[in-house]
Amino acid sequence: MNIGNVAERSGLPAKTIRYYEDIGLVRPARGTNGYRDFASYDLHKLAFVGRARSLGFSIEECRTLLSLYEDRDRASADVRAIAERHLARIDRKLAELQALSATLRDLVVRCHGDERPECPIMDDLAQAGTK
Amino acid sequence: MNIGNVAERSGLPAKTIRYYEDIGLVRPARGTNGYRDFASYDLHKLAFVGRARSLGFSIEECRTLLSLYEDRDRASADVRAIAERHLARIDRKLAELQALSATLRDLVVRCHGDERPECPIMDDLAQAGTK
DNA sequence: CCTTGACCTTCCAGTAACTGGAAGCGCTAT
DNA sequence: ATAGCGCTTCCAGTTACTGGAAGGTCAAGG
Repeated sequence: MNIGNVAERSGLPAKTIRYYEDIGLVRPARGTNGYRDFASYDLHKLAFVGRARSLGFSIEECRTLLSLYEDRDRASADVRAIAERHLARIDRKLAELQALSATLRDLVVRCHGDERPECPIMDDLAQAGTK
Repeated sequence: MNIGNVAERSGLPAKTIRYYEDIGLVRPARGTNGYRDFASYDLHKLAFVGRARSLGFSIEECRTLLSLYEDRDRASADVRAIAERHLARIDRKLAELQALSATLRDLVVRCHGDERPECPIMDDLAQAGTK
């Protein structure tokens, strides 16, 4: 199967698939013409990675997940450990963004947003402490 | 004022301050020895940028905010427009992360996390559609 | 047989915003 | 004088791609 076909079926851009080969996530065969020749096995791995990426796992985590994926006998605890770490990271980021959103919303609400120069947003930015 | 001093007062690493000069956010004077010589004016700009960055504004937005900051007569509407766009972006990201967190949490909860290979997390990843 | 156009190849560069490190000065104190 | 810290510049690496150029391949139509 050619790369365009795989791209369509996996939902990943061809460029990205070539990149994934570069960094060793997949190792498709090559035809006599030099074209990559993907087995359905490769297609599944790529779709797997695509899904993991869409869940926010890093490439390195995807690499680990792939190796666990290919090990039919690995313990589910190994997989869960990765997911848990990732979840914790997401929740930290979430809390951070929530605080940010609240701060910004407050500033925006308090700003008249008219032709006058008075602006609580600017005041807040300018008020940054310079010990 | 030397860069180390400015770094301490502004809370920004010296490396970052040099980078900010590189990209034209500040233009400190130079002493005869080649050392950067920051005025309190530069220090305030850097602290301003540091605060804006910590609120998640991009460097380009910081550049715009700085120019508005230096224009005592700009309309508060201009500032608010930037903040509003940024807030919208944050809220989109927030919604995305919330969905992600829910999905992952569900998967993690359903995974036994023991020595057995059965794993709903893996099942979900592997189940990615390959049209 | 030739051409056209879609598809494939590699390689180089750029993105955002720094960060680390090397090599080499300047400054201050002992 | 020398030790040691602070300053300088420059180069490279980070993350995960993405865009584009230059050129080879393949199938279809004339």
